Amino acid sequence: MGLENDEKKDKKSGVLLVDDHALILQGIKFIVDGMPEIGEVCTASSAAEAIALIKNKSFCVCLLDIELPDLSGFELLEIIKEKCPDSRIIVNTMHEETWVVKRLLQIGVDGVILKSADTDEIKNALESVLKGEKYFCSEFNKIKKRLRFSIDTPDYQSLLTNREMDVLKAISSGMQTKEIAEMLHVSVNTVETHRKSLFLKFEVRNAVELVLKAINNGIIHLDPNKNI
Amino acid sequence: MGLENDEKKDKKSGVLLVDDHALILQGIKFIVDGMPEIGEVCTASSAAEAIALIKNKSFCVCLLDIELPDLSGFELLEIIKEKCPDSRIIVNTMHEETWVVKRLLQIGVDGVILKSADTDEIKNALESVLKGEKYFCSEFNKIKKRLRFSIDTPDYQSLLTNREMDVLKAISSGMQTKEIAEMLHVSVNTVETHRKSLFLKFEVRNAVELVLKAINNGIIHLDPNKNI
DNA sequence: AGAACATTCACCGAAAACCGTGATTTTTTA
DNA sequence: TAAAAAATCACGGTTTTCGGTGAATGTTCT
Repeated sequence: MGLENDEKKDKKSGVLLVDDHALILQGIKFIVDGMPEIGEVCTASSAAEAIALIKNKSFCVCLLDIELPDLSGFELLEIIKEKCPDSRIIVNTMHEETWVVKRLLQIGVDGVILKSADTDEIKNALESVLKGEKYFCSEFNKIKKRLRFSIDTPDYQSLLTNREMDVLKAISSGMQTKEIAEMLHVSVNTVETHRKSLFLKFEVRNAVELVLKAINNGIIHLDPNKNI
Repeated sequence: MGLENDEKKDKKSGVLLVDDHALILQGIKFIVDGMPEIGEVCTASSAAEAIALIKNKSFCVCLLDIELPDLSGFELLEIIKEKCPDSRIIVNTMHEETWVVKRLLQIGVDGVILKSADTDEIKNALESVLKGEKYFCSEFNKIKKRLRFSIDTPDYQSLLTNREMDVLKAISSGMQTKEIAEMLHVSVNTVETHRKSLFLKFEVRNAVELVLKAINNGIIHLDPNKNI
C-alpha cells in the first residue's frame, strides 16, 4: 500500500481474468499462477466484478471472455479501454462469427484465443502480448484473412437512426408494416419509408434477408425463448 | 484384460468425458479423478474420439458437451443411447434455448449442468446420477417449468417433408419464390404450395416469422459466415 | 442562421406474397 | 394391392411488399 503513485506505471501490475465459466477461470488462473513473470492475478466472473476491480487497480493484461451474463463483453471492453488504456487485452471467445471478428479488430485487441485453447496456447498468448506483440489464434487469423475482401463493409450499427432501429427490431420479431405503424403511432407510409432506408443501407431485397444480415452482423439478437 | 465378460456388467466401468474445450475437459477430469467411487476416466475432445471409445468400452456415466466441432452433439447422444443404453448421461451445455431443453427432455438425459457450473455442482451431478437420481441445474429446471405450458408443441423437425425442408432452407437463406422454383426445377405454384404447408405447420403468417420459428426450434441454423 | 440529418407523410405502380381450393401423379406404407 | 402421404401443378383473388419520387416538419450541430 506504499506505492499508490507507482501502480499505474508498474509493468508488473498483474493480470485480470474475466470469465463466467468457473472451470475455465480456475484453469486459466492455474496456468497464469505458474508464470513467474506475472505479478498478481485477479479474477472476475462477471462484468460487474471486473468493473469494480479496474476501478482500484490497473492491470497490464486483461484476458476476458466476451460472452458474459450481465454486460455484452463488448461493453466491458469499451470500459476497460477507457479506464486502462495502457492495458493489453486478450479476448477469449467461442464465436467465430464474422461480425465478432470484425468488431474485435475495430476495437483493436492485442490477442484472440478460442475457448478450446489449451494450456500452451494460453501461455503463448500471454507471453506474446507481454512482449508487446499481437497474438491471434489460427482460426481467428483465417477469418481475418478472409475478411480482407469485405474489410470495408459498413458499420451497420452506427449507420442506423433510432427510428430505423425501432423498425428493424419490429420487423425482426415478425411484425408486418401495418402492425408496426400502429405500435409506433405513425402512418403506414412512414414505416414503409424506414423499411426502404433499411433495405438500402443493408443492401437487401426483402425482409428475410434484412433480418438475417442484421443478425449476422450482431445488430439484433434472437430471443431464444420466443417462438417456441 | 481378464474380465472381458464383466465389462458390460461392471458398475464401476468408468466415466467418459467429452468436451472440445481443453481447459474444461482438464478441469472436469481433475474433479472426477478425485472421486474415489469412480473408476477409470476417459476423455474425448470430439465426437469421433468419443465414438471410438464407446466401441470398445462401456461407461456407467457419460458427461458430454453438446456443442462439438464435428457432430452436433445430439447425434452423438443418439449413438451413445444406442451403443450403451445403460449408461447414464449428463449433458454439459451453455445453451439455455428452449428447443435444446425440449430435445434433451425428449431424449431423456439423466442430468443437465451449464458450462458455468463449478466444482461442487459437477460433483453433485455425478454423485446424483450414480445413485440413480436425476440432476438438473436450477436454470434448466426453470426453463423446464416454464415449458410445461408448451410441452406438447409439435416436433416440427419430423413434421416436415423433404421438399418442405428444401423450401424452408431456401426461404431461410433469403431466396424468393421464383428463385426457389428455378433452383429446384419446379413451377412457382409448387413452391407456393410448399410455402403454404410450412406456414400452416409452423402456424405463422409470413416468411420472417417462419424463419425465426425454425431457428428458435433448432430446425435450421444460421451460417455465421454469410451475409457479412 | 444555415446546413445536415431525422422523422414524418403521400402517391403510384409493379411485383411478390399470401389465401383458398382443387386436382393429378408418384412414392411410401400398411 | 389398397390406402395414405408426398410432390407436383393450376387459378383466381386479396393483401402486402417493394421501388421510386417528392416533400413538409423538426432537431442537431457548426
